[in-house]
Amino acid sequence: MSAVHEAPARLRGLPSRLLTQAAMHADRLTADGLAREDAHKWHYAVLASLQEFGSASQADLSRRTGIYRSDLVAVINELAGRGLVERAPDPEDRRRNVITMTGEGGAHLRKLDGLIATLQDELLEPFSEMEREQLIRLLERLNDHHAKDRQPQVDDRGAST
Amino acid sequence: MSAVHEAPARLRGLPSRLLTQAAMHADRLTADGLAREDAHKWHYAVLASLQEFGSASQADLSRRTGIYRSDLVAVINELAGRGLVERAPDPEDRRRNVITMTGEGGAHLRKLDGLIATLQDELLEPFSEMEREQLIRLLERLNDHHAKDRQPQVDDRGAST
DNA sequence: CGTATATCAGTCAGACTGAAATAG
DNA sequence: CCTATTTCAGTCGGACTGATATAC
Repeated sequence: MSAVHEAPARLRGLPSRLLTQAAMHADRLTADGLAREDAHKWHYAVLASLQEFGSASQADLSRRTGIYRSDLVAVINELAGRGLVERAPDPEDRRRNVITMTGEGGAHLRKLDGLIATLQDELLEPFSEMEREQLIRLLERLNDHHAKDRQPQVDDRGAST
Repeated sequence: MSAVHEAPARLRGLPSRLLTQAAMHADRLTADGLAREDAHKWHYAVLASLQEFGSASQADLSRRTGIYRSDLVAVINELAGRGLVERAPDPEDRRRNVITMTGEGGAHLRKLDGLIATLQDELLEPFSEMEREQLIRLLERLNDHHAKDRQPQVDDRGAST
């Protein structure tokens, strides 16, 4: 007959748990929102990266966006299939592909920019401007701190001796 | 020849992205830490819930811990296999199992309590006590706000007419 | 040689679904 | 008849690995 089930006190305030839950809400919110426009956060990350730094190899895009090099292949396939980017062999280093954003890609990115802004706003709805900045600062510091342990994305056994 | 690859500005401060990354760090840190003691966060959630509210059905445990009813089956199997809980049919409602924590379970929980505290401390290492509380408050509010949209875990098509 | 790139195939943990069996 | 509980089998997206072919 008990009414509402509440989480145990020891769990309720656990930072790691709060973070996981918050991330799930954020992911769902943005994934659903982007899906309504037939988009995906990976698309946004790649397009934004291309606009900011210009054409780049897939390896560079992977490092900048955090998308795994293997997964990036499929993302570029989709974007190229929609004519939002072009994939061409790099004449200067024939291992590489040069990924370039098209005009359509730019237009799409502008649409996504607006959508993303709306979704972030929905995510942070309960907060004041100051609180939003507080949260962002705290999370940035947290991530920077823990990124140290995780950097070697590329084989990197020390330059010893 | 470019030096360090930095994320695009539009991505760097995105709250949803910061949350996802922070959650990944937190998850890895706690999962690895618990694994070193052959434990798992689900074990902790169940044991803490049992200690706080006493014996309960699996459905209750699922609601309190947030572990899916289906996944909970395996978790209870493991805990019971190690003698940390006991699973017995409920004489008052024969659909239910009553899950009860054993003495060993209590001892294990105390060990996990210490471990979890250490891990949370490691997670929040860069923060002052005040900042930790700030972060926790903000995340709690965020989760409470977005939990509203997600409550109906049990079939709940309105009592219309 | 050793290392970087692009790609493919595949693993793994975790959230979540669907349906069956049983009981209220 | 409808709903709740436990369980099983399975899906799905996302992070991540291993290996290969190719080129620097």
